[in-house]
Amino acid sequence: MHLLRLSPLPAGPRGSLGRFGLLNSHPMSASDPNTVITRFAPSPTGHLHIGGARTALLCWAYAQRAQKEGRNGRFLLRIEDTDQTRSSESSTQGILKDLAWLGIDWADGPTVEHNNKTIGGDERGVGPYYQSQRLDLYNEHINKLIESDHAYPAFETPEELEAKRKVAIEAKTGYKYDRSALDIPREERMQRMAAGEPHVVRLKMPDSPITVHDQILGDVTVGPDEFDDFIIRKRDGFPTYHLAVVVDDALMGVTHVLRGQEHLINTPRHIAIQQSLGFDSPTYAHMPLIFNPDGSKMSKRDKDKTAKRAVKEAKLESSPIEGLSDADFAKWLKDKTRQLPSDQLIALAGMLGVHLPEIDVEDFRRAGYLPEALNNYLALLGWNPKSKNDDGTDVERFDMDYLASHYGFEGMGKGQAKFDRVKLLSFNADAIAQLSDEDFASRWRDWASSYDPALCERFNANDMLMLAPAVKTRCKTLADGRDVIGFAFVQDDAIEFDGKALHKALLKGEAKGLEMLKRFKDELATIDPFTPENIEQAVKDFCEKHEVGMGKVAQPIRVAVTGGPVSPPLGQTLAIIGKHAVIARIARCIEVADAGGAAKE
RNA sequence: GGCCCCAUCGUCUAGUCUGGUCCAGGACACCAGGUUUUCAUCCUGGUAACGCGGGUUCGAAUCCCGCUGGGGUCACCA
Repeated sequence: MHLLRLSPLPAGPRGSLGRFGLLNSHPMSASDPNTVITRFAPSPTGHLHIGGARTALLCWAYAQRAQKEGRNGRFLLRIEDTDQTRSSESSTQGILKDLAWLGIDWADGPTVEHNNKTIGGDERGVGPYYQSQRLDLYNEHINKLIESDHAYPAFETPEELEAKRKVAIEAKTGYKYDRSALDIPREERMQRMAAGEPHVVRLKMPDSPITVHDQILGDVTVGPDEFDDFIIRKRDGFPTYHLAVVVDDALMGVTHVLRGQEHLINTPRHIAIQQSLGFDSPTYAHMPLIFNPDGSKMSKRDKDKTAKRAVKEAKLESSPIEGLSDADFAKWLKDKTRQLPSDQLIALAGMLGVHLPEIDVEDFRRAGYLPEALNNYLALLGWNPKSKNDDGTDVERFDMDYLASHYGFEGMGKGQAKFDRVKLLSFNADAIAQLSDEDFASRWRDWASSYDPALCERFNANDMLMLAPAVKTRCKTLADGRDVIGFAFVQDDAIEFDGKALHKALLKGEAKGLEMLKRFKDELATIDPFTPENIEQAVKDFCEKHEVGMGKVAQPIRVAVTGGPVSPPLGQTLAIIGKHAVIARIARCIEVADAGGAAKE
């Protein structure tokens, strides 16, 4: 065996390894209790997943809290694009946009314009924030590791390793890299590497257990048998995630690493690199993962899965989507792992009338969720403020400011959580209902301008403001606000009257609703201007004059105008479609009722 | 399969560290009633959980062990 006792490099404090003099002048050591620097480091291989959003939110909140307490708190964003084949700039832009929309802003990182403000920047001079632009830094550290014998080049091809792995698995002995590269004399290894022979670089793992002091889970110790000498630089010259993350966190001064529990097993590897390089380890906190209510993983493929099921139920055999060939459609349908581009998937779902599960932040935005509700729910999934309201109930509804001043690891749960859309929906409905009419109208309009242009065409900003009080307590998302006023989208002469409702409201009982409707129709002309308040007043006056209850008058009108027994308060319902349409609809309803009534008798 | 993490109402959770005040509290959902011109909002009340088995103890949701169950991870992905 070629095991080496690990000892830190004589390089000194982490700051001195940076190429920026600034590093030394900042209090960014992990041991400085007055500094909290957290980071979110997504790999730009797709949209921002809701689980990623939660990680980002909590990292942000933790740094914010330090800042609010007068300490040095910063949240930074770094793009982990060391996988050249899967990363894309458009994904990066989407992620930045989604974070900004959620209200999660970063002090250091790529810049983006949002609401006339610039988010991000490089105030501390520790960028760039794209790992693909930091290769020289990684190589510098990898070279140090090789020189100090903490790492070594290895020349096996992926195929050779795959073969060995296969043998090991068949023999049911766990696979570990066998360190055969170390059988090559050191001199020769170095020469072959210098000569440009294709190789990877592996880290020599220590032969003693490594303990992670996790802030959520406590101490987690993993023995040396569980690790092999993993790769820190790939054949293509790019560092692997493990090396890059450690070097960047150190050079960027990250003090607290908050991430999903899937990284727990990686952490000992990171600690080993830190020790080999002489870096302090940041404080770690691994949070539980989020799952679907059925216990499955919340995956981007869930959307395709739902669509595929709907396609099969509808027995669709050819592609109904423009730009998607029948052949590709068939391939997609057959292959469980195949995904359709977002726009095609949405179009398909629209045609089939199915609701795709929201998985990415963008999905929730499209579905009409408010960022404040999403953030509130997300924060609560795994974190509990452990604080009571005045009425004795637990604090559950809070805003970003509350989160930013109260969030800490003490309140984190350890168990995996299921994502309950119904509860989220309730949070969203509450958040919507709490908006002022003005705020609701403007946010509804903003949403519709992107996702429901027809709504903006049918109603101008003033209309939407008038609609606000009626709609905001009747919708759970901005998207289903439209359903509340669906009757306004139907042509006056195309209303389909609900037979049961029509009979009950107009034809049944002593005081005939139909009679009331006929009389009320004649009074409509006098209501001016045709506002919700004036209409309500007119109906009240009418009821008093005829000495009947409101229900006797309101329901017939409601049915006449909307076709059914359910709608917002009458004043708003009538004002929405306007006097002319109301008269037309009532007239038509009277005709229908007269005919139906005659037929019945 | 090896290793690691986890385990309270259907779901998210409080309570567990510092055993008794917990025949287990809150929220969402659900059910019943009330307010209301319909619906929604709102208000009141209700159903509902300590995974199982052993210990320790006067006493265990709380401490220990085992089991079961869920999850993560075993890449030249991150």
